[in-house]
Amino acid sequence: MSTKQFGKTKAGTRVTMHDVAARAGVSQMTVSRVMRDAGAISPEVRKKVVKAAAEIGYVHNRLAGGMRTTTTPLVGVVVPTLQNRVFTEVLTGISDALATQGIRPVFGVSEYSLEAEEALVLDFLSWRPRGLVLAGLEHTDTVRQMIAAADIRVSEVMDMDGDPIMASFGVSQAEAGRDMARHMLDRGYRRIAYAASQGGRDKRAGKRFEAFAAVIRDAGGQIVDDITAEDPSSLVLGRQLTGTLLARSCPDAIYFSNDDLAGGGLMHCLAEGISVPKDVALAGFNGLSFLEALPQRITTTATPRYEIGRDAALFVADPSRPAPDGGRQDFGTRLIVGNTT
Amino acid sequence: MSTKQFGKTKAGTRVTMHDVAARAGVSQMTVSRVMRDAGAISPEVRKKVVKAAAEIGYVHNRLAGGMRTTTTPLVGVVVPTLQNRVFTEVLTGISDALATQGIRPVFGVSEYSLEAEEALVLDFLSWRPRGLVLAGLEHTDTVRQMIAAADIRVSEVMDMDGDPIMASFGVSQAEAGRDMARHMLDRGYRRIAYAASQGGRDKRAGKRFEAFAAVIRDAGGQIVDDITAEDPSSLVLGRQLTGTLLARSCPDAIYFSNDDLAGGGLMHCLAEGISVPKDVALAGFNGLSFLEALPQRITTTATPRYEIGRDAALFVADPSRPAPDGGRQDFGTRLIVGNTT
DNA sequence: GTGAAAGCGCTAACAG
DNA sequence: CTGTTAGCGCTTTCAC
Repeated sequence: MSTKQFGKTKAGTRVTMHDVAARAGVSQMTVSRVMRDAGAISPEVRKKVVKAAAEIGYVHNRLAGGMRTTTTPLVGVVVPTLQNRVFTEVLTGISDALATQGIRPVFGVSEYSLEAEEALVLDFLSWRPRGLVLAGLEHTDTVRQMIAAADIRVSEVMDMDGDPIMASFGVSQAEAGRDMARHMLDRGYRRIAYAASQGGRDKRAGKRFEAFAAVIRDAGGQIVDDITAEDPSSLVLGRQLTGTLLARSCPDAIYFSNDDLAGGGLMHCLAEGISVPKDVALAGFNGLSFLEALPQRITTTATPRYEIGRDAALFVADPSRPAPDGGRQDFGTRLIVGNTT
Repeated sequence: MSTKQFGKTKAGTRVTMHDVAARAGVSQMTVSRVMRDAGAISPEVRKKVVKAAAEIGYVHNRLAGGMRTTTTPLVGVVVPTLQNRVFTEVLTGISDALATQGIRPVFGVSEYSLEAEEALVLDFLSWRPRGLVLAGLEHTDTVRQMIAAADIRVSEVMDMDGDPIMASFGVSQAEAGRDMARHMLDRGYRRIAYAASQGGRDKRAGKRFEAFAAVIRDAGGQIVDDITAEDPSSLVLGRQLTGTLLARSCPDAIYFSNDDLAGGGLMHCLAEGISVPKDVALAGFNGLSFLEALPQRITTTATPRYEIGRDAALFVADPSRPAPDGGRQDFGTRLIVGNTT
């Protein structure tokens, strides 16, 4: 019927469960049970209710429901940025997993600022969410207190090197850095430069590099240069940084904080006729799929971003799901040796 | 104080405005006014209330508030995918704009399915949101009815070729296609192939190509081949599709449905020693920044994605903001002529 | 500038 | 399997 209404009657008054109940000839409570798939409802009654609801365009009001139950099928998600594929892939995993549980993500971008994260968390809590998904293990004390008091589930994604609030899902950044360092040493590189972005606000990249540098130095190699741009990662930035590093410190290898930068490095070398890895070796981090399309395969570390997001979301969405052992689920990394090292 | 609590007392009972009011020595109503920055409050009273709230870790409950006002500072956002930079950039614009208005995005991914979009919209409405942001102009009838009945603001982003529900923000896909067609004709290309992804579910790309093809044919050129992969866009896919097209129909130019595919095309040519644009010309769509880092500048059409998301979000967030003239805000496109055509 | 009363629409708990 | 009762915590409205 073309006069179907959703959420309010023609007169502007809201359609409530009462209206549905009246039309279906049942009590309002029965409508509530049908809407939530709760309790046991006879098939005929259910059908009547569903029909009546559709006819008058009833839309379930979760505000009222959440008010009674003091929780909602919402999960707050804070990501540092949407400009980086890594986080959009994690977010896709989160979104997909939550969708299977009938839970909706409310999200915010922190721009790598813990203060911004704190403001977002406070805001999210005002919705009485089922839980939160945060990036990394670094948070303000206030965030920790708020979470403890709110008594909700929290997943921390991407980082494993530290103590989780409740459950962390990710990879050991330090381990990944050490693996790459050993690989570079194996290949004979000793004068290594490092290139990063985001003004060092990406703590995970920082941990990775520190562990990397320690192994290099222990083996007698040296970090001959180290550049961190303020801008977010991009191929263009990687190209610029590479030009700078090569010009000022002649490294025999460059370790980039991620694949975007490394890809830009390769583009620089391609454009300048610099032979890789003969003149300089290049390595990235993440194992993004775009690398497969480049003229040379860049050595990198693969991380299972979708799976991390998915499992982190399932932990907060489903209260019956146990926390991983020791509060940490390590997805592990895999060194992908290309032909740039 | 280290026993600060957020959202509930030690005993597990919730902290409410009453508790804050009692501690501050004012009425609960006054606390409500302070929390919402509403009405007129004397500075001293405000300070007392803020202090009391912080001390007992009070978290504003928007469920209760929204229940009374029958609307909430939430906006539902449906994007087709997060795998494509285009939508993450639109989403960034949306997220940034909403943040300035104190509004939170609740989001869902439709995977280019109108049915999935419908389910998401129905779910969003259960939160009594301020408004919705949807991608494109194609929606199910039910979605249109639900929106009409809910009496909320809706922005449609990315597409301008059709009638908006209320306000559309984007570019004319048809116009962009025609511009590119004229450019290719100018350059003398007549045997043109088209490569797309997502199994044709991206209606905007479809409109663009139809307009493109019409101009080409009118001028005596021909679309010699047309391939649409099921997979989402990526450099790797572009590389594959290009290999297929070149092998089976010898086009003198390939129009890709977006920059990822076009970039992959360039990679294929680079790897195979095919000279661009001498052997084959390549063109994409969107003007993504990664193109600037590639060895050759790919001809493409620039679209202001961040701005589209930002303005679309501001329209739904701020009821005082008028709809654009004719319900459409055309951000225009700009042909970027590189050296691949 | 501040307070009191009333009720938004739903669901937990219990009764039948 | 279905119905009744009693609020959840806030904001609207009106009074002072």
